[in-house]
Amino acid sequence: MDDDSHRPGLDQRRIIDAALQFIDEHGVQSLTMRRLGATLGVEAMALYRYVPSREALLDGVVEAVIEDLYGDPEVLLEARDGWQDYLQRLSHGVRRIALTHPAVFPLVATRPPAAPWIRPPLRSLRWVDSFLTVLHDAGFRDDDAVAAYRAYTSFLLGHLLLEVSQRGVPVTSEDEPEGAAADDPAGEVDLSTYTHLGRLKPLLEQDESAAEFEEALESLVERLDLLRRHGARFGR
Amino acid sequence: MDDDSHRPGLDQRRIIDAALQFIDEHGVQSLTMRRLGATLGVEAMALYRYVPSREALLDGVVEAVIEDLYGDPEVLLEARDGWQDYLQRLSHGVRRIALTHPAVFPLVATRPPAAPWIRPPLRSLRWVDSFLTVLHDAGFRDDDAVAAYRAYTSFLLGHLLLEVSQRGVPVTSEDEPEGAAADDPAGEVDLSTYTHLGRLKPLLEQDESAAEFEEALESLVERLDLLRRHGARFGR
DNA sequence: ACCTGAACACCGTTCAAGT
DNA sequence: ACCTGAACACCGTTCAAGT
Repeated sequence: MDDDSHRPGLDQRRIIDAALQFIDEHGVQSLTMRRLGATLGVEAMALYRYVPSREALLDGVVEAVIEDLYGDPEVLLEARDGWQDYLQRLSHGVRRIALTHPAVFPLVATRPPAAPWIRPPLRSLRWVDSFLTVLHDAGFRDDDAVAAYRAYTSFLLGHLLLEVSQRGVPVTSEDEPEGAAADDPAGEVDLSTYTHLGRLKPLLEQDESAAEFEEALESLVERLDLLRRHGARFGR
Repeated sequence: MDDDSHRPGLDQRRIIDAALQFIDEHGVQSLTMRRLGATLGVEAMALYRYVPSREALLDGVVEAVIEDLYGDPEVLLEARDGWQDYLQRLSHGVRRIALTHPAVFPLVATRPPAAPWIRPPLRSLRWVDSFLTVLHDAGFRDDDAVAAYRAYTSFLLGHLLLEVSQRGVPVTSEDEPEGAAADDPAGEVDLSTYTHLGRLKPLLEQDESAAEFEEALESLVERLDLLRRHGARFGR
């Protein structure tokens, strides 16, 4: 259909965007330089003029996805209504990204960061600085702000990775006609040998991700507020 | 040295153990069927009699690592001293696994689970049932126990994935002589354009993982205790 | 019964050659 | 300046053939 939206000539940006779209549709595993080239109407070898390697391309995709946060009007305006509001908006912005690109989020979570303290899922100096600035201005001491940053990234990563994984990344292994593996056979295990699993299965299968995200975020913010007001409880 | 501890003939268990050791030493990326075969003194093709595919082998490695928890004397005896004590021991058991096999833990975190509700990092019906049983016996209502299970897995996954990532999985890309990439060049970014990063960098570089893990675990247990005593705050 | 050799259909990546 | 063809050194996986 839109096979000729690809004409305007190659470009690192266009390649990364195409890779992102390809991963959204077919998963990371299916992304090969040859297939991506075909998507752009070009041989694989042409990509290497703009991208040093497949690994670097994946890093570029992760970076582009996080970069999208800057364009999110819900997240902008850093501390519009206090640091709690900022954390809420930032969290929901990252969550929107995770849900929009579920196949990419595991990469956001696990690609080795540029420095050990640039923690996923924020992954960028600009967001880390933004986070620390807001907390600083809200009266957090330096060490408390850093502790809050660590606690916050852990919370966000754990919740979103599990939400995305629970939603089931389409592991469309190319040969499957896009729906063959819909009902996973592993769900059919015999639960009668377990104490409570049989009874709890219906509850376990419910998707309460959104509510749980809100609740965990609320709880984290409360915990950070304690930190702000009283300092680290186990400080040394 | 111990090149001839490999004689006793192939075996699915031996292959998975060898794969685990290989990943611990060289990373997941480096694991190929041919190299793993060489490790076992055999051609790659011989492995396919015991393992259906490389993907299945990785699943087997993840399962084996989680299975190790059953052999951990610190974790056994489920509710020896109450559910809080159980959660503490289980958490530390999983953390020991993560730190022992840092290159495997991202797989534990991101491999698609058998069913959506068998959440990483527990990943096994037996552990899920164990968890729910202990909470049930401690007086948690069914829906609260499930909510606790979800909150707990999120916490554990987020913290351990970031701890392992921060510790820097050796991305020994085979050609690098096992130490060339020790000091990552990306740490040398210019921070002067940021508001607080320059000042906070020393704090950000400190590794407080252990203390933060304890504190976050403590906080989670407190939150779960509220759940147990008063039920879900936002129940519907 | 268990392993191997050879082969197939792919990879990522390099580079001289084309336009 | 930008892309391609051909090639290299690998992959995962299959299967007939060896022992």
